[in-house]
Amino acid sequence: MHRVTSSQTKQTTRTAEQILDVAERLAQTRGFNGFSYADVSDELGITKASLHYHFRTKAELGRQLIARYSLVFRGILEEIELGTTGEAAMVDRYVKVYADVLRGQRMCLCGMLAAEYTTLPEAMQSEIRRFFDLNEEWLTTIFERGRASGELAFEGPARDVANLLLGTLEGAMLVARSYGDVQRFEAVAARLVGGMKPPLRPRSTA
Amino acid sequence: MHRVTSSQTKQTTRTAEQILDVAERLAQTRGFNGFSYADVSDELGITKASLHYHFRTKAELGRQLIARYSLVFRGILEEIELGTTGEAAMVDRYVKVYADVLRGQRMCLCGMLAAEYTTLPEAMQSEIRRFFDLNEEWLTTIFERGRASGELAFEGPARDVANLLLGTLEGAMLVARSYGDVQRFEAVAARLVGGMKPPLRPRSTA
DNA sequence: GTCTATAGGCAGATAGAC
DNA sequence: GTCTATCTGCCTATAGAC
Repeated sequence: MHRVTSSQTKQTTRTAEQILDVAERLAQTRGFNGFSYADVSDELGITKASLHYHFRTKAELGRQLIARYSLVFRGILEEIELGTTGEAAMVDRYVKVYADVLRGQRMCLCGMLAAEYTTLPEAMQSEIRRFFDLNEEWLTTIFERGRASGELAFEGPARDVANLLLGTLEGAMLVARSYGDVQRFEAVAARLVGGMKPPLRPRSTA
Repeated sequence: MHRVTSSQTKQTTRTAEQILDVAERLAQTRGFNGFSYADVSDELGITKASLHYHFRTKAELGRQLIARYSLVFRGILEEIELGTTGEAAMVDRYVKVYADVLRGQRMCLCGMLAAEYTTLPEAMQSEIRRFFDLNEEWLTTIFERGRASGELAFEGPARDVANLLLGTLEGAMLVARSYGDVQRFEAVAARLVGGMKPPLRPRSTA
């Protein structure tokens, strides 16, 4: 076990995956500083010592948490890109990913960790930035392509629009969750995205 | 001491104010779960026991932290409203308040606490919502007035635009702080606010 | 109002048996 | 891989002297 298959990702066992699942949910609801090894081990019916066997330190658990999250997210983005027609629809699906996370009573893992940023070990901090970079890159590509095809309309660098959308989704999630109101998030997202669709849409549903 | 002057606000002593100052900065940088009484007392050169004299529990400290923050914020909003000409300029100043917080290496207190929301006592949760409500109300008023005067241009309910701006500022702050990059925040804010200014501005500088 | 002293609990982490 | 047992340290909070 614990054989390194790449520089960042490990060959995890089934128990390790279960630990990550529970820790991920707790981190997304309570924050990384808001749960303990005891919380995770209690829920899985194992001891804290066993947990330390799979993840030597909490910092290491945290780092792998983000690494796995980013990997899954990357897969989702690829699926959206390959399985969707039209950049406007891709953006809609991207927004829906965030809405679904919120519907599950969770925050985006990295939005959550960004709040605790200064208290986290450097290894986790860089993984968080990588996650944001990943989102920024993907969105920038989609926006550039969308403007070229006429599916999307906006002024200035696509990268700026990408940062606006990413920031808005993270913040709107944060606020909406305080009210337990997913609709509040959806209204904000729809307004922002709606402003990027041209009056006459080439190949959209309307 | 500790005489109640209103339902929420207490007549605080000078020491109590100093405690709130330090706790506020720590909460804005590390989160409410990211600092302890020891952190505050060490910095002020007093003991933890003294701290408990001024704030019986950490939950009570937290509640008063938000109450004071909201009070100060309300004063800032009033100052902006009374001391600024034109709703577009008011929005610009509102955004600048957030930018200045970020420049001081801090997050918005309530944006920070919103991330820890589920771990906080109910008294703090309701104070956080009140802060967001305060911002939403003020922005809604400004947007409505701005549209009526022709200073601002947007479609749909002013309240929706208010929620969009609030969410975006909180989220953009969160992300920008992870990069230690205030400009990243300013670019996002400028793009959003820029989209609400009409092509021909009645009384703005341009 | 501030102190010393301490309670009681939980945190992350380790040693070593099975 | 999982366990029991334990360590050390920090946490919030209180009692009571000054």
